[in-house]
Amino acid sequence: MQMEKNFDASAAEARISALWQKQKIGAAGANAKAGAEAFSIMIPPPNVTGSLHMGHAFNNTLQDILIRWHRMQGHDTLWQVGTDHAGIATQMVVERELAKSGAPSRRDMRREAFLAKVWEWKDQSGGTIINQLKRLGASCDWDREAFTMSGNFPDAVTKVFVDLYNKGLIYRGKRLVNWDPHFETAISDLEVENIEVAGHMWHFKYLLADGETYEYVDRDTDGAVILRERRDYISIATTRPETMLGDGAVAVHPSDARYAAIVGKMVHLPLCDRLIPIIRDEYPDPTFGSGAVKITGAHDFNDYQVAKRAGLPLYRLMDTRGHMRSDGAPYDVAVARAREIAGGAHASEAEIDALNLVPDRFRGLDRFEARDAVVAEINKLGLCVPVKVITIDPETNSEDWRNEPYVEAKKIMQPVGDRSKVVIEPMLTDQWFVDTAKIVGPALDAVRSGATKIMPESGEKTYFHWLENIEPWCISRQLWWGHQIPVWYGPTSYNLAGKEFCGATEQDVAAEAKTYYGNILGTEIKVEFPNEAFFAAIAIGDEGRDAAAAISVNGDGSHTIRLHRDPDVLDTWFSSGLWPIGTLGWPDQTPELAKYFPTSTLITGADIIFFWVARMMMMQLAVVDQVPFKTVYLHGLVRDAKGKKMSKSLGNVIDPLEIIDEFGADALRFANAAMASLGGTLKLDTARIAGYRNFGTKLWNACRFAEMNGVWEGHVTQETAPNAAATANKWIIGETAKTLAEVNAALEGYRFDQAADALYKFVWGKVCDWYVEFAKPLLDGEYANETRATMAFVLDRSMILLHPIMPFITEDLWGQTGQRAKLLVHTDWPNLPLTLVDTAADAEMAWVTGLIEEIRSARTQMHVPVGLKLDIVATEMDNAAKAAFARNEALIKRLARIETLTHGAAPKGSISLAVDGASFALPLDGVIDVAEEKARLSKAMDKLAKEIGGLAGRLKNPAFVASAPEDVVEEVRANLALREEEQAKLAAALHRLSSMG
RNA sequence: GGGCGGUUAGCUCAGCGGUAGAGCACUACGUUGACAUCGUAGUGGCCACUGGUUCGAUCCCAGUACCGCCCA
Repeated sequence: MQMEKNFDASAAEARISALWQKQKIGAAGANAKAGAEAFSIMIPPPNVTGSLHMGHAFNNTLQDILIRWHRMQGHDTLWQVGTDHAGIATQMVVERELAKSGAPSRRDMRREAFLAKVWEWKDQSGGTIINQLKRLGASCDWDREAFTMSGNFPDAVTKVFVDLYNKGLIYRGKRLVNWDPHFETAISDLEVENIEVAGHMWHFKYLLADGETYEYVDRDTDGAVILRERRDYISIATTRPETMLGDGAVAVHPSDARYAAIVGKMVHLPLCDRLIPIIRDEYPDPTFGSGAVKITGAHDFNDYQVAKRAGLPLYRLMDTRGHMRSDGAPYDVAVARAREIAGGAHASEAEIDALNLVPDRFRGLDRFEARDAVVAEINKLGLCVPVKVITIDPETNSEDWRNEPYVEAKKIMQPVGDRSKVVIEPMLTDQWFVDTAKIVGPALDAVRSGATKIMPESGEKTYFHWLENIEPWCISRQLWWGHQIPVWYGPTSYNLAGKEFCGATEQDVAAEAKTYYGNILGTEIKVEFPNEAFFAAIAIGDEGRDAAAAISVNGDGSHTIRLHRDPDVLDTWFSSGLWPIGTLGWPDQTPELAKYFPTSTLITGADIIFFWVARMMMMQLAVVDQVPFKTVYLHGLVRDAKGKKMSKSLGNVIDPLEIIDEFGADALRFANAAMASLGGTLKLDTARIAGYRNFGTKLWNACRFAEMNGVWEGHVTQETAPNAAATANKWIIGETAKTLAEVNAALEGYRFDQAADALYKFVWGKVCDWYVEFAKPLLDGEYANETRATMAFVLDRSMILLHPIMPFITEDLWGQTGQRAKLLVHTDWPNLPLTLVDTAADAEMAWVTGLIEEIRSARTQMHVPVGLKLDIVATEMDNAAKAAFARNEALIKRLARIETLTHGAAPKGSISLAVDGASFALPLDGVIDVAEEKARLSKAMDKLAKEIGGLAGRLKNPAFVASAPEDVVEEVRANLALREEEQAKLAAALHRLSSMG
C-alpha cells in the first residue's frame, strides 16, 4: 500500500483517538515496567460548564507531553482527569435554562428540586470539555474521571471541614465580603473583575455640630498660604454618595494640619438625624481631594479597616439584592437607638446589623436610584460644595457667575462580578472562614525547603508574597449547588444559647445534640432534622422558628429538638483545594493514593497560584501532612498574536477546536510546546501553527521517500543503531543520539520550547535537508543496505521522539511503516549513548556541507543556471580534504551539481572558493562577470577582515591572554588561524582576477 | 501606590559573560528521483537608554524611559 501524499489529520485523529481509548492507553500504570517509579499529574479541573479554550489547550498539551514521555519510559503514570462543579457558574447556567424553558424559578421549585435539575443538566451537558480534551490528544485515564460532587469527593470535603472545624481552624463570623447582588452570594476575589469606568466624584459639606466654626488654611507645597477662610463644615468627597447614610465618622490623616483643630468634634450627617465624629486615621491621603474621608464601615473595604480600628458601629444599608433596606423598625426608632449607641450604649454586633438606618423615603430603592436621590437632596439642602461657573452672554457680553454643585468626572475602578456583570457590593454578612494564618506555615516551609519547587522562580516570589500576607479565607457561598456546610443550629428559646453542631453525618450530630441538650434540660432528647421547607413554612427569623418549631415538649416529658442546617455551601475552591487527595480516593487509603501521591508535577496558570495552588498546598499539608506535588509549573495567559488578552468582546478569541479542524491537533500542540519557554509570553499566531503543520508534512514526506526507496520493506523496530560504515550514516546516527539527549534534558528542565526546537532542527534541518539528500546517491551504491537500515532507524527515532508533542501523525506513521510490537504510544523511549557520536564523521560532514554550501552560494551569486552542471578544479587540497572529497564524492557532485573534479591550476575565467584545507576553482569561462566576482570576493574579504580584526584585537590585549580561560584563548587562536588561511586564499584569488584585468 | 515581569531582525519569540539565533514575512531563482503545506541562495540587528563591574557585557549590577500583568 502506497502512502498518501499528505497526512490526513482529521481522519487519522478520529481513528487513532478511538484506538487509544479502546486500548485504554492512558490507564493508570499502562506500559509501566515492573517496579517502575511513579509519575502522576492532576489535571487542573476545568469547570464542568466549560468548553475548551486556548488556555486549556496549552496547559493540557504540556501535561500530555510529560505524561506520554514518562509513560514511554516505562514509568508508572497517572494523569488524573476530572471537572469541578463550579458552584456559581453551574447554578447560573441551569437557572438560565429554567428561565428559557419557562420552568419555575430556583426559589419557586426549592432546593431539592433545583438540585435535581442541576444533576440532570450535568449528566447531559457536563462532559463537553472532557470530550474536547480527547480531540487534543490528551492521554488521561478516562475511566478515573473525577467530579467534585461525585463519588467519595463530597465525603472527603465534609470530613475536611469537620476536622478543620474541630481543630478550631474554621469559624463563622460577620465580615465584609464581596457580595454579588445578582446571585445574592458572597464571591471570591478571583470572581471579581476591577474595571475602569467613567464615574463621578461628589463633594459634600458635613456641617459641624452646634454651629461651630474653624479657620481653614490651605497651603501649597512650599508652605505658602493659598487659602484662608472660616468654615462651618468639613468637605468630603465620595464616588458612592448613597453609602453616606451609613457613615460612622469622618476621618482625616493625623498629620493634616488643616483639620487638626476639629478632630474629635462632631458633624451632622446630612439627610440623617445623626452626629458622627471626626477621627484621625492613617488611611486618608491628605493630598487627595479634601483630605477628609467619610467612613462607611459596612460598605467599603478600606473604611471597614478604619471603622474596626476606631471601634465604629458598622451599619448595613442594603439587602441581598443591593436595594436599600426596608426591613426592621421605622427610621425614627432606629436612629434613636443609633444615637444611644453613639452615646456609648452597649449593642451587640447582631443588634447593630439589625438596625436599619436608611431613612424611610430611601427604603427599597435600588442602590443606584438611591444614589441619585441622595445627591438630589443634598443639592437641594445646599450641602454640596459649590464651584463658580461663569457664563458670558454672547449678545450683551455680560458675565454671569453662578454656583453649581462640584461634581468631578472621574475614572473609577469598579468591582464587577465576572459572571453576573453587576457591580459588586462590599457587604457585611455572616460567613464561614478558614483561619488561614494558622495553616499557612507548612505551605511556606514546603517551598522554602524545596520540598515543592515552583517554576519559574518568580512564581515563588508571588507565592511567598501572598502567603506571608494571607487573609482569612471566606469559604461560604449563598448558593445551593455545592457542598452544603455540615453545621446544624439548635434552638435559642428556653434560654438555650443557640448552639451549633458540626459533624460529618446527621447521626454524629444527633448524638452530640442529645448529650448537649440532655445535660441542660435534664430530659430525654429526641433529635429531628426537618428540611428547609419545614422551617421556611413556619416562620421567618430565628425567634419565630424557634418558638414554633425548633423545640417542643412531648407528652412523656421528653424534648424534641429540631436542628436546622446551615443553608450555605462551600466555595468551589474549598473542594478543588482537595483535588489531589480527593481524586485518589481519600479518606480511604487506596492503592492509588499510596502510589501516586504526592503527585509529581502540577501544570497550571500563574493566575490561580493564590486561589488554587497555595490553597492546595495549605489544605493537603493540613489534612494529610504532605505536599500535594513536587514541582509546580506556572504559565501565563495565552494571548493573541499581538499580545492582547483573548476576549469575546474584542472578538480575538481563537477557538482551539477550529485550529484543530484547520491545522490538526499536532500542529496546535507543537505550537504550544514551542511557546512554552519558562516565564515566556504566550502569543499564539496562526501563521506559526501553519508552520508546524508544514513540519508534520515534512516528516510525513521523509517517511514517504523512505517508503519509495524500500526502507520499510520487512522493517521491524530496531532498538539499536545499525553498524554503519558510510560517513553520512554514521553522522546522522550521532545526530539522533545528540537530539535524544537534548530532548531529554529539555523535558527534564520543563523546557518544552527547547525540546520542540531541537526536534524541529533535527527532523527538518538535519534529516530532511541533508540526510535524505545524502541518501539518494547512497541508495544506489555499495552502502544501500546500511543506508536503508540507518534511515529506518533514524525515522523510527524521529517518530518516537516527536510522539509526546505530535502524537497523532507519529502514531499514524508508526503503524504504516513497519512491523510494530506495540502502538507507538507504548513504545520504549530510546536509550542512545552519546558514544554513537563519531567526531570524525561529524567533522567530515561539516566539511562536505560547507563545501556544498560554498559552491551553491557562488553559483547563485554568479547567476549560474540551476540546471547547469559544472566542472570543478581543486587548486590545492590537503590529505584530509582529499579523503573527505573521495569518500563523499557522489554526495558532493549531486548536491552541488558538479560534473567532474580535476586537480590543477585555476583555469582562466573561473571563480574561487576557499574551504578548510582546500581551494577550488569553478571554471565559468564566458559566464563569469569579472566585476561581479571581484565584488563577491571583496565582500567575503570584508566580512573576514572584520572577524579577524575582532579576534586579533582580543589576542593583542595582554589582559585577555592573561585572564581569560585557556580554552577560550585557544579557541580564539584557532579561529583566527582558520580565518587568516581563508583570507590568504581569497586574497590570492582576487589577485589573480586583478591581473586578468 | 505596592509587587512581578518585559524591551533582541518587519512580526512573534529564543539566547543570557567569550565572533548575535529560529519561525513567519520579504527578495531572487527553481516542478533536480519525499515534500510548492516545497527547494536553493539572499536581505534584514548601536540586543531600549545611561552609568558601573569585567581582559571581555545583549547577558551581571545600579539608574532612566517606555510597555505589560497582578494586588490595592
